[in-house]
Amino acid sequence: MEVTLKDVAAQVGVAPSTVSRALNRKAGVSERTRSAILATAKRLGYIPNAAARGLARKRTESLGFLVNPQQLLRPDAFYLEILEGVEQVTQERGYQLVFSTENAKVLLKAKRVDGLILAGCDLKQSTILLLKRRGIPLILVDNHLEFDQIDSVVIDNVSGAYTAVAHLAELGHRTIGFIAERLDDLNFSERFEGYRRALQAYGLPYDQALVASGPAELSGKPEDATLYGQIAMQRLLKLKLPTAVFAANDGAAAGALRAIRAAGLRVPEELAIVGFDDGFIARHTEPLLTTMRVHRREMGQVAARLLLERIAAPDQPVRQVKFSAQLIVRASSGKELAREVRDDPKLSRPAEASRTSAKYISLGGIFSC
Amino acid sequence: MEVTLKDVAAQVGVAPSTVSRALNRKAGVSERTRSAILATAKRLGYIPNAAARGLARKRTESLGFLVNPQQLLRPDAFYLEILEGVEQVTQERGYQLVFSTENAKVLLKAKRVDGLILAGCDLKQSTILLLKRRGIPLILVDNHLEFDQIDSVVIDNVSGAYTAVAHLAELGHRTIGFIAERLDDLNFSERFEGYRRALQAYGLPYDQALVASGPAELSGKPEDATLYGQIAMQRLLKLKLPTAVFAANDGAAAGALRAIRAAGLRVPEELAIVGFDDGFIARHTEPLLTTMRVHRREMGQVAARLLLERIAAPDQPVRQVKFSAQLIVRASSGKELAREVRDDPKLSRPAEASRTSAKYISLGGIFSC
DNA sequence: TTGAAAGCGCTAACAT
DNA sequence: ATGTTAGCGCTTTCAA
Repeated sequence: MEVTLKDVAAQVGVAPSTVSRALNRKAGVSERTRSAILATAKRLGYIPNAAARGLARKRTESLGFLVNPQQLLRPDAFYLEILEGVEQVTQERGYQLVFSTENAKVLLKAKRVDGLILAGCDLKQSTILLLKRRGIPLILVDNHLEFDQIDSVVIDNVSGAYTAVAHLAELGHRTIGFIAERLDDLNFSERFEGYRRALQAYGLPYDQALVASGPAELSGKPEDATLYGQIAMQRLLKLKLPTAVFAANDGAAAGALRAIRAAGLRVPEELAIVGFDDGFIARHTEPLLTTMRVHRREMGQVAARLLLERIAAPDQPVRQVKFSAQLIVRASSGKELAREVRDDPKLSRPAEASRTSAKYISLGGIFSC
Repeated sequence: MEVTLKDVAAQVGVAPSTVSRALNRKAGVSERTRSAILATAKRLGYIPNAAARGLARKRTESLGFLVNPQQLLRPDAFYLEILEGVEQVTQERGYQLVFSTENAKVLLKAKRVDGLILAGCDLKQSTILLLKRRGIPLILVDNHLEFDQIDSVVIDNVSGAYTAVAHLAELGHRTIGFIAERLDDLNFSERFEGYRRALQAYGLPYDQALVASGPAELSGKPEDATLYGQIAMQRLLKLKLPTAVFAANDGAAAGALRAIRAAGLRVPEELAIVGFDDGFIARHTEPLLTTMRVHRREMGQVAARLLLERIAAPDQPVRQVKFSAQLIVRASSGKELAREVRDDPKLSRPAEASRTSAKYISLGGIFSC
């Protein structure tokens, strides 16, 4: 049989409750007994029984991680890296990490965890709200709800996209296109917004012919991001030829590169391109992709910490942590354009580029982790 | 407060034990009371408390999934797809899936699960043996131990590689190279073995100059598989020019394609190539990659089932389920070589190509799931 | 077929 | 500082 707390108590010659106190570092145990208890516990190879502890404490000491299965298999392993960050924190805090793809029986799962990390913006809103109504501590990662106050960890898409487009503008580009596999995605629409703001800031006109996305009907396979990017780029090239393109993510950028190559254009000489995410693929395109780095691992860590804090203090105000993306310049955006293009008077610089340097921005002021 | 079994009992007007029996479909409850209990349980929204159940039953109703963090982030999402298969089965059976990367505190984790799925061959053998000695039900996926009898689910690498190389031989190739990011990997060494057997079967001489692998020192980053494949191919090209190459996995094949392109050779006309895994990348190389498909999802499902069976019957004989890989022909292996090459008398066909059609092969006979 | 009772291993309130 | 006691919510003998 397994070694129980009772066994340890018997060995040391104290009551079980004393052992419990000692093991949980609670006050009210003399240094002498505590060390004796710790020693014998170790010697006996005592490992606490999680079920019993959970039952007594009315907690499970475990966090759930819920993700849309489609998203999970994204080739860039986006949510995996988030998961890794989460795992690290749960590990440190002695919590279990219960993994689940978004299928039925959510509530059943939910009962078995102290809190739930909901990753990605493809989770059904009804699911989220159902969980919220049940009073289960929640945190959204790479997602947020407009009106329902739930803690969240998100990417600063608007300023990230702004930075990407500003980078192109600074290089001298004046006709900058935007492509995305689709536009009805939370992240992508925010990145589109950042694109527009940057155009505005640099005095470049918005031209709808410079914006394209993939087919309306989604295949559902996330790995088709590339294909959709390719189609979007083909469409864009038919409408108008930009000198640069900002793609809403790396997958789309990779697809775009194919379309561009098929069209016989050189990158970055004839067409520069910037992606978003800095996933695996960005270091494997030809040429290497300039992109906005998203700190996935850190997002996962922060999400886990926020959730644990929420569990500890359920009534604290709702928080949002926004991670800024970081410009990673590689070959695909190329060098400056020729002088004659750059010095065109129509290309004005913004008074002040709004580059967020703060890593964390909370809804109600500065937040630091 | 949560609805408990006691509440249901009180509502129906029976004893808690009866409710327990009814809910667990145990014999000895009249149809009348059972349906009454089920109805009120549903009406009250009763969800059993996992901790209490676990404590009483001395089981946790949860399985652990352990994977090397390096491997987890492989860009081809190999273990993720296995994880997905596992998740599906645990979900169906009402088990929790506890996720963990291979870090310390394994035993602590282990105590909280009924059994452990160990994915990948990069887990420390000492860890595996430690867990085994503790008597924790285990199953290895994409890994197996030579002498220590532990249930496992593996890929039939030898015959898979054989099939891949046979495919090239059938196309008329006579100088077929082999590359791998490294050779000290369980899977890769078995694939090398299959390569050699196919050469033998087709009467092609083994030539060490046709075999190359990446640098001995590993970077540790799994995403460098591509880079290592590239280096391996560069090395191979320096030694001897084959007309075809079998790469031990798709990542290496993708790297090889780069090296081949850099060398100015056309694929498949001048150099044909076949990979292994049929991961994401295989559908994203230029040209598309002929490869051996590995049924990752199914491997995960079978692993979970086997583990649950092992938990239910700890003393049954050890089993190994071997999944055969499936040849997926795409552009990179090309069409048949020209007739004059093909009809060379030195190219003899094997009497009988040993293609496994059986999907499952167990250690002790045919096994079917 | 059903109920009563004990107990799984731990925690926490109350005593001392 | 430590012990005693009473559960946490469920399962499982053992009786009836």
